[in-house]
Amino acid sequence: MTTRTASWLPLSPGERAVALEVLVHGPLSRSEIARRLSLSAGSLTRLTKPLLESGLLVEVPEGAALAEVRQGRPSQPLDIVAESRSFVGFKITEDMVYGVVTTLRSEIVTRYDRPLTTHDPDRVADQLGEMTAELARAHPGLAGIGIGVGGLVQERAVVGESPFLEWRDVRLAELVEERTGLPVVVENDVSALVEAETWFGAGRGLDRFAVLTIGAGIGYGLVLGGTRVPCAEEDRGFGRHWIVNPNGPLTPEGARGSAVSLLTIPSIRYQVQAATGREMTYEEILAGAAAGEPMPARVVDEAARALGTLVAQISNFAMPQKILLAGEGVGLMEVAGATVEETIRAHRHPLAAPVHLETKVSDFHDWARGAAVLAIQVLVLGTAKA
Amino acid sequence: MTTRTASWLPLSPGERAVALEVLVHGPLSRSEIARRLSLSAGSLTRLTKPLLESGLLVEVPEGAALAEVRQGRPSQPLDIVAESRSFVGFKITEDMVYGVVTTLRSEIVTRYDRPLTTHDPDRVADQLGEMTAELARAHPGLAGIGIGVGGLVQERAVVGESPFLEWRDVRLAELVEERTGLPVVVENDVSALVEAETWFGAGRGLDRFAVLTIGAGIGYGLVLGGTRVPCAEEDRGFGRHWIVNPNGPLTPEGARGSAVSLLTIPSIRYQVQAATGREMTYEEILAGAAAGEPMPARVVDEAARALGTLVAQISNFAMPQKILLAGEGVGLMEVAGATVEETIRAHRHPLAAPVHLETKVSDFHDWARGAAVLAIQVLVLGTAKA
DNA sequence: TGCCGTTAGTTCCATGTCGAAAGAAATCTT
DNA sequence: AAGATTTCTTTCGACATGGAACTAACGGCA
Repeated sequence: MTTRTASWLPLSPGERAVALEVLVHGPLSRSEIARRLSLSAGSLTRLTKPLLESGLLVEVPEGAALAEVRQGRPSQPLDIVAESRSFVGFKITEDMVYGVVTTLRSEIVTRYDRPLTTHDPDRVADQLGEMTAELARAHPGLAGIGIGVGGLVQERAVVGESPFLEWRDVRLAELVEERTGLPVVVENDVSALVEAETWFGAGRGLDRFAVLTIGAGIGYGLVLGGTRVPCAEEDRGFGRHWIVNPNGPLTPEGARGSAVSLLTIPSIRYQVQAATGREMTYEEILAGAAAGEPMPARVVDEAARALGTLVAQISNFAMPQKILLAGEGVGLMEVAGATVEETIRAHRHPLAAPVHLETKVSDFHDWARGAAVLAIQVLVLGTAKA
Repeated sequence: MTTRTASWLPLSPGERAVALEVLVHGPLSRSEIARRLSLSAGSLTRLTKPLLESGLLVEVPEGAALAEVRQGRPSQPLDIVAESRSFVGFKITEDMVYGVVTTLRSEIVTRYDRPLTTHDPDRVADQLGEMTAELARAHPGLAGIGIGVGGLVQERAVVGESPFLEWRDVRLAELVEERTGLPVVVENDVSALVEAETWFGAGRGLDRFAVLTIGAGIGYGLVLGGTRVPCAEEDRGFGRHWIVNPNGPLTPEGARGSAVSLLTIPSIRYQVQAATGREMTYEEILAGAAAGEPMPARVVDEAARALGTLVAQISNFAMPQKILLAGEGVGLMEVAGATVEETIRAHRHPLAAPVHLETKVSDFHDWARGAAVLAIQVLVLGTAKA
């Protein structure tokens, strides 16, 4: 627990670029890396040598992967030793802490959750410390901790404001560093998920990429040139003022007809409950809509149209190469995907590039994994700043 | 006319970065450039020397500009010799060719327009050649030509499709190069305007920047990281499928309630004409709205709301640091700017960064100037590719 | 089987860029 | 007039880079 790893510094910028390329884009031969980074073959020999000696990279057997029949000397792929470092990611919700351990490549190795019984900052930090200690037993090589919190996070270290925890200016990174001796990064949960998908998920290798999450609230993130665009409102919840349909429903949260009132799980449940008097779970509503029950079907249909409109607007104005729909509320796509697609088409120029839409139902461990990716980034890039 | 200037190559990447910084950001001292480009003072002495010797940069008297009282050796600002090169920009419309000559810094020096009496590609190229020859008499040092055309332009050289000229696959750059001996860049007019504003206008120095033009049609351009995002539909006209208000008017162009049917000059005139039976010019409609005439006021009000909604959506999803409203149809802002602002606020999170909105009424010479900037870019960057 | 073409990777060196440090220049302060 | 301060220049060592020549490992072909 005192393994304080000060990033894999010292790496020269060139070495770091090579390591990053291999980390994100899987096993690559030296000549392939040379092509991707526009470097000479000679430079690659030079840059990879210290990385191989330090054990961060290994030469892997060509074998399975590329079955192309080419002549000439076979290439020698290099790969990151993903297991050489482990990372912890936590997602804090009102009543639970979800934890994961991941490899360098952000594959989840272990899950470990515990109820959160207090919101006192020191007690929460204690609990995170204990959970880390527990995880460290099975994974001795922990290199860093990432923590995702809903709310405003500053400097990747301080929780400026979190309504559900009732925190203001809690120096969470510091508190957990004291207890674990590991470098800690704290970030807004949506931002963390976006970063994770950019490095290792749907947005890997893309220049422009957007993420829209639907769950208890709406989340949105835009990545340009491989970097997430920061924005002022990101930590206070999106979509309350995205008026999708001025004639839409009025719900407790969000303006009339806003994305929040049309799409979030609580709003959909509220609408069905208000219309039918029945308390139904989100899954029951989706099932009911699929089975043709009138009210669930109407609400789900309206939500699907709203989602299609939103996706089209994002495509039209932000022009991402890909949009990822994530969160607990994207089950909507399975039931009403056709309506969404149709609405997107209606709001797009017929000659415009088709929207590349990817759907990924995510649970709380995916959010925790997103936080772990931040710790990976710190190690790789050598800085906690965004 | 045979001065074929093959860009200001040969410049090293470092020299080019310095030249570009001075070109775009005005007179700068060596130490200031060093700070901006994160280079050492020594490097700046080295990099500026050949630029000064070649006559591209000059040392200018400190004088007027910064009246700060500082001690120490006064700085020695360097400036581009903006007049050392001249550029021609053309904007081709259905019945006119608008021409300008600009300096290296894209200041318009001369305007020269001529009616377009034919759409035959060779005859049009002839006319452009004649106009260039005419302009070259007063400006011997022409270094390049930029041409802006409404329609699809490929490779910055070929007009793939232009409905109003009835062109398909016209190698316009080649035709004009043959006649003038100068390097020629052809680009979609909206794209050219966006590039111009990015380098020398409202978007100067910004990382994320959006342009929305309103005129005969709608134009949109997004600049990220200093580079314009290309998109498939840009050359076929935007906004026909941006449904802003599903209950909006139905006009000859655009889907019901689309940006085109709510905002373009022809659609606004159509709506007023359909409701009142009177043919009114755009200016008359704006004046009428300001004076309280019911129908013009209603149409203008609805347009203002649509514009506000669009701007808010662009802000919400593309997150630019600034949005420029340009074109012949932004007179709307003078009459109904308050409604626009109000609508933007209604569609934005109260804590979100305020939208930085700039309005610039532009005429056809501004479009021609945009085209000239492309020629400047080619000279400076040494490539015609986007 | 052995030669050749091809591609991958290595070694070595010339080149060019960079930053650090020290010095020169130009101005203001005291 | 001396010192402080900032700008700019010069010099020099460090170092990343690309290119050339070379070795390595494979398939194709006679």
